[in-house]
Amino acid sequence: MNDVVLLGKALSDPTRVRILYALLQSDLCVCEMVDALEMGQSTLSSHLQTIRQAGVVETSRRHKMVSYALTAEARPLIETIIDSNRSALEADRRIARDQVRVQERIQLRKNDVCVLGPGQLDRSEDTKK
Amino acid sequence: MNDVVLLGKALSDPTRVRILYALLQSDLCVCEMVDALEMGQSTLSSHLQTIRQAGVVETSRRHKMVSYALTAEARPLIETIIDSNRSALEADRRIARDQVRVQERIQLRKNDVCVLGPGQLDRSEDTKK
DNA sequence: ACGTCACATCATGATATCACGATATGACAG
DNA sequence: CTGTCATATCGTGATATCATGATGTGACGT
Repeated sequence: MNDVVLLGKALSDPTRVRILYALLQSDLCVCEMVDALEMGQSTLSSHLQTIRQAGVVETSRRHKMVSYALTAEARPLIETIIDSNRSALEADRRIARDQVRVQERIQLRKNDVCVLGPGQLDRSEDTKK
Repeated sequence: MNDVVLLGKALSDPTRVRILYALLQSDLCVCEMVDALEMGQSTLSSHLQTIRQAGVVETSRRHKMVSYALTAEARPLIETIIDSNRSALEADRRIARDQVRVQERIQLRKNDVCVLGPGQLDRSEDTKK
C-alpha cells in the first residue's frame, strides 16, 4: 500500500517528473541537476529525498559529488509510466529544454565523471537569440 | 507532463489507492463504495473526482446509481503498478478488509445491478466476535 | 411537475507540501 | 585537523490537500 502511495508522491509533482525524466537519460549528480533543471539547490535536494523515499532512486558518491540514479527495481516501472505518456512529455517545452541542458552538462564531464560544481556552468550562450 | 502528474496524484493518497484497488476487482457504484470502503460520501466523491481528472476512471449511470470503472486506456497501467507491489498490498489489512466488503456488496446485486442505496447494508454481522 | 434519492459541490478548519534563503553536515584536499 | 565545497536539513510563509457536514443538482418514479 504505502509503496504505491510513495511512488504516487514521487510522480505527483511536475518538478519531480522533470527530475525523473532527466534521470531516465543518465545518472546525474546534484550539481548537474541544479544547472540543467534550473532550480534552487535546496528545492532540488528536498525533491530528491521525496523520490528516494519512494525507492525510485539511489545515491553514490563520486569524488565530492553525490550521484543519483534510478534503482534497478524501479526503472522498468518508471519507464513504463513515462512511455505511456511519452508523446505528451516530449511535447512539453520545459522537458525539452531540460533534455538539452542535461546533455550540455554531461558533455562537460571528464572520463564520465562530473568535474564542475553547481552553478558554475557558463550560460552566456543562452542569452544570445 | 501533466498527465503523468495527474496519474501520480491519483496514486499518492492511501484512500485513493484503496478505491483503485477495489475498482480493479469490479466496476462499482458510489453507494457500494461508501459501504464497502467505509468512508463518508463526500470524501469518497471528491477522491473519485481526483481520480477521474487523471483519466483513470469513467462513469456511467445505472438507474439511479452512478457506476465507476477503470478506463480501458488506464487499466493496464494501473494493473502494472499495482502488480509491482501486489504482495505489499495484499498484506495490508485495510485492503484485505475492503476486498471482503466489496464482495459482500456485490453479492447484493440483482442481475449485476446495484439495488441498494448507500449506508443501507446491514452490518450487524460485523459486530459479532 | 414534483418529490426523492444518489451523488456532486461547497465551506471550513486542520494538516501537508511547496519554494527559497540560511544554516548544518560531512567527505575530501592540503 | 582544518578549510572548502557539494549536498542535506531547517525555518518560514504561501498554497494545496484532506476529512467532514451542509447544501445543491439532476435523473428517475409516481
